[in-house]
Amino acid sequence: MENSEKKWQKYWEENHVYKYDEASNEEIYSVDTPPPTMSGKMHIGHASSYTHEDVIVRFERMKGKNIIFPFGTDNNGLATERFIEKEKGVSSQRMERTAFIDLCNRTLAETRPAFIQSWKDIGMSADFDLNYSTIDKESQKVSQKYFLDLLKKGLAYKKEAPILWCPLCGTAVAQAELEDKNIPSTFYDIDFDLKDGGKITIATTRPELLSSCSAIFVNNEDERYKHLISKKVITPIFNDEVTIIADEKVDKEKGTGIVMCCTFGDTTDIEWYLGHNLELKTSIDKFGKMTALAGEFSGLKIKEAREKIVQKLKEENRITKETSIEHLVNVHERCGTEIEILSTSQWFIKILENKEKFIERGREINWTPKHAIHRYENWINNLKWDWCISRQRFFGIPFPVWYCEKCGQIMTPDEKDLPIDPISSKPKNKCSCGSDSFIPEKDVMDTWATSSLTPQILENLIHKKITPLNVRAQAHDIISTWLFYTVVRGEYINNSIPWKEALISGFVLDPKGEKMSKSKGNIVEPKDVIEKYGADCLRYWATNTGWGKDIKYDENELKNGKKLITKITNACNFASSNLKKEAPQELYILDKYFFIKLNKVIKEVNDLYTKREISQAKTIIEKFFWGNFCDNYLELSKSRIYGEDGEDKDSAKYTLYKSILSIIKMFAPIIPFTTEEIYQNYFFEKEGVKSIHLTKFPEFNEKLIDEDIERKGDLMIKYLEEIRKMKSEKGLSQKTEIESFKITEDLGAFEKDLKATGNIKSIVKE
RNA sequence: GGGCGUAUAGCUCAGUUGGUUAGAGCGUCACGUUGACAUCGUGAAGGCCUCCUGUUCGAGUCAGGAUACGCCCACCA
Repeated sequence: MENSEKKWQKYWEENHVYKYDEASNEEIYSVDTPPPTMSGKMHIGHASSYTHEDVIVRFERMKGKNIIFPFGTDNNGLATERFIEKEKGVSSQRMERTAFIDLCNRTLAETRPAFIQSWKDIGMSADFDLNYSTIDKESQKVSQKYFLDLLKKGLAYKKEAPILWCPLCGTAVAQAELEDKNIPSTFYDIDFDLKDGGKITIATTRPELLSSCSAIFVNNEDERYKHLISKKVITPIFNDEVTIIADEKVDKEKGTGIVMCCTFGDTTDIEWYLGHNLELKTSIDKFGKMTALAGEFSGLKIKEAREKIVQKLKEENRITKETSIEHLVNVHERCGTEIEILSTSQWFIKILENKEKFIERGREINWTPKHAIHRYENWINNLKWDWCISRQRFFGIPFPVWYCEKCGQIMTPDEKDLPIDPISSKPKNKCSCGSDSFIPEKDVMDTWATSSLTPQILENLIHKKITPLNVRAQAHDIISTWLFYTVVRGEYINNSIPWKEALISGFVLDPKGEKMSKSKGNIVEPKDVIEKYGADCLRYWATNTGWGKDIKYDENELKNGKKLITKITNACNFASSNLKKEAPQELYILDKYFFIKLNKVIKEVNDLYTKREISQAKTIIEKFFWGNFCDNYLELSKSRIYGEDGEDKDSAKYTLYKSILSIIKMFAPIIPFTTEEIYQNYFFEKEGVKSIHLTKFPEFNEKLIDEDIERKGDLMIKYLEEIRKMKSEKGLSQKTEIESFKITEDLGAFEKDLKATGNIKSIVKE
C-alpha cells in the first residue's frame, strides 16, 4: 500500500490538488493549522490530531468550499535551541550569539523538509505552498509589527517586577511553561532571636534564602503569636532586623505557624512584598547562584548553599527539628529545573485586566467538544501574571526596540523597515532629547508571542484579510498557551475572535492507557505504523475516537482498517467490469430500493461530518458498505450481473457505478489514498475531475424517497435473513435449494430477487 | 482544595432529542463457502448499562449525591 500511497501523494502535489485558489468565487474555508514545533520527529499524537483536522478540511473541500489550509512550522525559542544543541552537540551559552543563530538557521533548513514530509505522509491535504516558519522573515515582520501595535495601544509594557525564572536556561518564563513535579525536601524548624529577648521558631524548606528574609509573618487570629505582632526579630547568621507582621494568608496549621518572607521564595512572598512594601533582597542570581547578599555563601549554587547554611545553623544549635517531606514544586517544562522568582526587567502583554473579555470571546467560539471551554475559562480565571514575552535567549524574534542612552526613551522603527534586529541597526532619527546614542534591546520574544499570530501570518501570506478564520484545530494540551494567546492577540488586533470554530483533539496513549514516554519505552512511531499498515490504516484508527477524548494505540484497529481497505478494493475490482455511468430507461426495483437506502445514508453521513462526528460517520458508512452493499446488494444483483445483457443488467451496472462512487466519496475524507486509487482506476475518465478529493460530496435527493418501495425492500431483506438463519441452524449451505418459503406480506416485484438469492423454488403467500 | 472528563459484553468502544427484546468490531463456539474477498458469510453464547436517591406512565439516556480512574489548575512558608 505504501507505494501506492506515495504515488498519490506525488500526484496530489504535482497537480496542485490542494492549492488555495485565489481566483475562485466559492466560499472560503480557512484553517489555522498548528505549526508543529520542530524539535525532533513527528509523534503519533501529531498523526492522530492532524488526521482529525484533515478529515474535516477534506469534507469541507468536497462541499465545494475554497480551502485555505496552510502548513507552518514553529521553530524558534527554547524548544528549538534545545533541539539544535542536542542535534549538534553544542551549548548555546558557550557559543557566540550570531554563530549560534546561524547554526540554528542552517540546521533547521537541513531538517525541515524531512520533518514536513511526515505530514505529507499521513495524507494531510494542506497547501504546502502556503508555508511559513515562525522564524522566517515574513513571520518576523508580522510579529514585530503587531508587537509595535501593542506598544502603541499601551498593551505591551516593560517593567521591573518579580517574574518566574529558570536558572538553568537563564531566562524568564511564562506561567504556561510551568510543570508540577513532586520533589523530596526537608522542613527545617529554625530558631530566630527576638530583638527584645526570647525567641521564635519558624519552619522553612528553603533556609538558603535566609539572607533575603524581609519580614516574618503570623496569622492575625493566631492567639499564640498575637503578642508578637510588630516586634523585631534578628535573623540568624545574617543578623538582619526584620519585623513581625500579621497577615491572613498565613496558615496557622502549617509548620510552626510563623513564616519568613523572602524576596522571593514563592508567589505569596510577592504578594507580601507588594502589599506590605517590603524591602527587596535578592539572594539568588540569574544563573541560580547565591549573590553577594549571601555573604560567605555567595557564588554557591542554590542546593550547595542550602547544605552549607543548614550546617552552619546546626553548629549554632538553631535547628530544632527536621521533617522529611515531599512537595510539589513548579519546574520549567523544557528542562525540569525548579523555578525561582527573580525581580528583573521584562516585556509583558497585558492580560490580567481583560480576563472578562477573553472569557466572553471564548464563549463566542463554537467548541468541539463543548466542554473544552471549561479548561479555557478555568485557566483564565486562575491567571496570576501578565504575559511575559521576553526571553534572555538567542534564537528568537528580536524586539524592534532601542532605548535612548540619555533619557531612556523607547525608540521604534517604521513599519516599512521591518523586520529589524536592533543589535545590528539603529533608529533613523535622533531621540527627542537630542541624543543619538541608543542601547538595543537584546532580549528576544518567546515563541508563543509569534505563534499566537498564525492567523495574521496567514493573512500576510495571502495578502488578504480573512480573520476571523473558520477553524482552529489542535490538541487539548495547548489550550492555555496557543489557543488562549491567539484569542488575546485576536482581541487586541481586531476586537474579535480569531476563528469561529475550535476543534480539540485528545492524546494518544499506549494500549494500556498509559502515557507514551521514552523512559517507559512504549513509544509508537507514526513512521513505523505507516510502513506496516499504510497511512489510510493509521487514519482509520485515529478517527476511531471522539473529539477531546484520548485514544489508545490499538493494533487491532489498524488491522480492521486494513481489512476494510482490502474489502473495498476487492468489491470495486469485482464490480469494475460492470460499471456504467449512463442511466437505464427504467431502474430495476431492487436498484431503486438500494438508491433509497444509499440516499438515507448520504444524508446521515453528511450531517455527521457537519457536526464533526467523524467516528460516527465512519461507522455508518462502513456498516452500509459492508452490510447493505457487499453482503446484500452485491449478492442480490449477482444473478443479473452474471445473466444476459439487457435492461435489468444495465440497471445493475448503473447502480454499481453510482453507488460505489458515492460510497468512496463518503470514505474519502478518512481514507484518501485508497479512495483516490479506486477513483482514478474506474471513475476518473468518466467524471473528468482530476481527484476524488475535488469532487462534490454526494447530495441527498428528496425525490428518491418512496416509502412503499423501501418498506417492501426491507421486508424482502428480512425474509432473506430468515432464510439464511434457517439454513445456518440446519447446518445447510447457503446455496442449498429449498422447495418453498412462506411469506405473510406481499413483496411485489421483490419476490423474484428473493427467489434467486435465497435459492427458493417457490414462494407461498399466506 | 477548585474545574473538567470517563465508567455499557472477556477486550476496544458506539448509543443522537428519555420510548418496545441495549449495539458494533475483536475474541470464543458451531456451521457453511472458497466462482469478488492472504478469505468471506451465517448463526450462537456473552450485559444488576459503577452504586444510591429522585423526576417520569417509562431512565443507559435527565437531576442530585457517592465511588473509582484520568486530565487541567492551585497548594510550594
